[in-house]
Amino acid sequence: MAKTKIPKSEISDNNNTSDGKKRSKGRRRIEIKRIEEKNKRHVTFSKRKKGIFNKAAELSVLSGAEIATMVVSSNGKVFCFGTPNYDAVINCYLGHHTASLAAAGQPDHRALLHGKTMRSSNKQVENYVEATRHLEAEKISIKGEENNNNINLAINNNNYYYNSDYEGREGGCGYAWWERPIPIGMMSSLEELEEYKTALYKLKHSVEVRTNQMIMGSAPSNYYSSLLVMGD
Amino acid sequence: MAKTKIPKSEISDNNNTSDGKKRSKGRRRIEIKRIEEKNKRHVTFSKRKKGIFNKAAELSVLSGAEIATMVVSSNGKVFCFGTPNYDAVINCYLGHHTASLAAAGQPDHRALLHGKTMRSSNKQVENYVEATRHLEAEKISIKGEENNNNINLAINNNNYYYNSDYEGREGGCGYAWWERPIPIGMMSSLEELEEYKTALYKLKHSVEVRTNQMIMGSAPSNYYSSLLVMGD
DNA sequence: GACGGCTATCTATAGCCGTG
DNA sequence: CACGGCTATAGATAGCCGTC
Repeated sequence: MAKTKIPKSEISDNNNTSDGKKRSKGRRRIEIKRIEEKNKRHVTFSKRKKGIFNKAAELSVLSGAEIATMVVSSNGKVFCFGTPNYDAVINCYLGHHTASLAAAGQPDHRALLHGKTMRSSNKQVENYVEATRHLEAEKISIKGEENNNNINLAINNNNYYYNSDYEGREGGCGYAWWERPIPIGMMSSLEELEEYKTALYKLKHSVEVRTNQMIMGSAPSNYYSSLLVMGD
Repeated sequence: MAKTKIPKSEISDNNNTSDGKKRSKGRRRIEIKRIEEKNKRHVTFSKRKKGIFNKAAELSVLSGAEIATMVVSSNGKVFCFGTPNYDAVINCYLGHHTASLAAAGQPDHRALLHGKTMRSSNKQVENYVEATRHLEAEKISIKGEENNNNINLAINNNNYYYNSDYEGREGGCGYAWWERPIPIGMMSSLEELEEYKTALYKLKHSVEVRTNQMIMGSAPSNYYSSLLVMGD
């Protein structure tokens, strides 16, 4: 249905109703192409990023799947969200400035990777919810371990570039987020970076282990002989 | 508004209209909690996964952001989707069985990691679209390099476990997807696994480089003094 | 500029069926 | 059991405002 439906906004592009009252409220359809207006683009980015993270959390809860999502804004800021059943899947490092990091950064033992504590400000660790997700979930800063049952954690991080006016590089130089030229953080985020490194190393290691297992192991063969493809 | 709206499905849980006609059509609200019924859970998983990947693609196009999403079903199957501007961000390996892999696997030079060719069947590489995303985008198998302009690529992969009836392990033993005990693939997927390893290594390396840069580099300080938090 | 909030719409999808 | 398709509805969000 959505495929052929012609939205009102295309039937009548007139913002005014016949009674002359100025009406431009309500969602309007947009083309899925780069939003040129900077501010609007950022707003959309934030809103949709939030939406995706929400969906990810829901999918995780509903189907028991694990999901990791990583978004890099055109500014180079990195946002991550992961939901293994209890821990964060992916570790991201953040670039907060020294003061606030030192001030707010109580080590958080829930948002971590493999039991390794990740330092993060309380504001950066939020619970992401299921049943009541649309409620004030966002407002609930996780303070204690107790109220953290079957929920999804998220770590959100920023990277900084030398040039804060990085808008110019937008549109991409073809680099993937992890090979970006110079995402530079403060000294204070060095620890996180180190943890990230460690995390990646462990990831790599686990893959190596798997590889070995695979070599040694038997072949399961044809469970699901047909692959589920992207556009399924 | 969505916060307080009471859906019809909760106002009247009656599937029948007053005229006795059996009606149970239309979307009904569901609680965001694990779906116990196996089949329903799988369907939801597929549908929502598709939805998230779509959203990811849109976000990428709209805001010029890069995004990588990785989903691991409760069966242990891995699905990845990434949208740097032209290449896939994340490399996933797949467990196809030998025959089909050998048969269908024309090396695809678009879906790759760092220019390294990743072998994959055509059916595994699909373009993911923007403007016409709701159209037959899914049906368009990318055949040639030409018609692949500003679109997002996706690689979708499966892992196999020793026991195809892996349902029993669902619910999680607390492992993150990448430290799962024994995701075992066929011999034929060994290459992909190796590529994955390589990718991870490069990722790690790039982080190390960054770290060094950071140590040497200047501090950008307070571009965005306030972090964008998860629940923004 | 970055958000928070509001509202009217636009979209994603839950529940069902029909197929293979 | 895995999907493709359909329909009606639940949910996400574009455009705008008011604040900071």
